Amino acid sequence: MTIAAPQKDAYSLILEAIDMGTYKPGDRLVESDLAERFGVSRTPIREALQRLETQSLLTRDGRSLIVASLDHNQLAELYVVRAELEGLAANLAARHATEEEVRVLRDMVEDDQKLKGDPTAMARANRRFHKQIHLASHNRFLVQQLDLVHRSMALMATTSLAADGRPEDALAEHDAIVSAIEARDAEAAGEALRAHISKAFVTRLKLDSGELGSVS
Amino acid sequence: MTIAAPQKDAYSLILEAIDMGTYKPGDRLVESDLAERFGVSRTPIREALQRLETQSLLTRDGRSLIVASLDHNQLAELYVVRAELEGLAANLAARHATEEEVRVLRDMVEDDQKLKGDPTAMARANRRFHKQIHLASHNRFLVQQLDLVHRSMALMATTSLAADGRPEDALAEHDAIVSAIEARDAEAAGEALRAHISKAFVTRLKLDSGELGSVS
DNA sequence: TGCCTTGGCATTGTATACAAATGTTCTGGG
DNA sequence: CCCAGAACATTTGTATACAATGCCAAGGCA
Repeated sequence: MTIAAPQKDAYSLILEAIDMGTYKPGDRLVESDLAERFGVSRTPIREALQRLETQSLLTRDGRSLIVASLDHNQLAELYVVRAELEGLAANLAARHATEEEVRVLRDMVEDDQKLKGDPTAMARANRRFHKQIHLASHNRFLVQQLDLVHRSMALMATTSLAADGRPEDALAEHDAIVSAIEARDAEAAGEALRAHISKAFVTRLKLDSGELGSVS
Repeated sequence: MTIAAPQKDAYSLILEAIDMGTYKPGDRLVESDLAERFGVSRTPIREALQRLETQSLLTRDGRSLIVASLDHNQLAELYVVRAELEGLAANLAARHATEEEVRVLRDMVEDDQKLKGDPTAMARANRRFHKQIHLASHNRFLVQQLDLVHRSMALMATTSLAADGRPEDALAEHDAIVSAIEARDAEAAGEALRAHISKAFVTRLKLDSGELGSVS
């Protein structure tokens, strides 16, 4: 028996399109265009757009919706909040994760060593790793808040894993985080994750400043 | 020239109804009922409901939407996240608030002394106080996240300010928080706000356990 | 030549009609 | 008397038609 294709809803489809870069920050989203593109009527499209707007992935420009963009300040603000929440997640994970969950984290760190060459796979694995820590916190609100944070990160063009040598560093940091969780050292785990995010932020800033289109 | 009544949208109307307790946790929200009640068609109602659902104020029960309810665990989870985020806000406020913003906070603490007798006014003043701290952090993402947290708190029937002696304690704690911000002591401010939330949580737990409908 | 006005057009906001799905009640058989 | 099944009613999901609003361009007037 064949399982029907998951038949994603409009929300997921649009979100995916933003994730893939089909729609870039600043692009205008026209309801009728999207409706035609996805083969549904405007009604479900509108509902999806409103959801994305409440999550700040879209923003209003006059009457129409455009993909939100992050200026330098907003980027900094986002990373501050992310560091705090991810740190909290690691702290809670150290205290509340089951042995099995910790084991999964450890396995991930081992397995991801093999992906160092493939940036796309690395990025996906990285997301799964962080998600697993979120879940291990056993705090549903925190998971939800972190989901929001990560969704906003879709507005950034590139992953910080694109930087030279960053995959190696990131994996070493992941290892340190998992070690702290294994030791059930909540403080150390939180601190390790905060440091991890901080380094990712530094990397991103370097990437952004080094990009083409220099300052006059 | 008369200004037309603000003409709130469906989203605000439903949110307000939940806030006022018109719809209580567990209540089912039927689109056509709401449409008739607010004198609009189902379309804007649906959009409002979807927004509320993405904010977890509504949840699905089968196919229909009901007002979300917080069990004991979720309450605890919410307070953990709230303490962390509010603490971060106070920390940032101590560092980034303008002199004028600090002054507003100080004035609020002074003025709110007069409201101790009126629980409703106290609750409103309390919200404004916390909101002012959020804004003083000058971090838009943080403000947004805290908005979400506070919206979820609408699902709790009573405010912790309803407890005997709580208004006095709360005001003293507010004073301590503002003092730390005035001194630009970020660590102390964050800690003071975390302690404030922690005490509010303790109060709430006592309130909840003391309610009618005892344990057989 | 430049600015303001006006008209048309594109796009969003709202309502309504229709289809699909789920829960409910009534009836008949065991 | 209880259970099963089917018809029915209620409610959500989707499409489409219509209204209203804001934007842009073209033309006229200063």
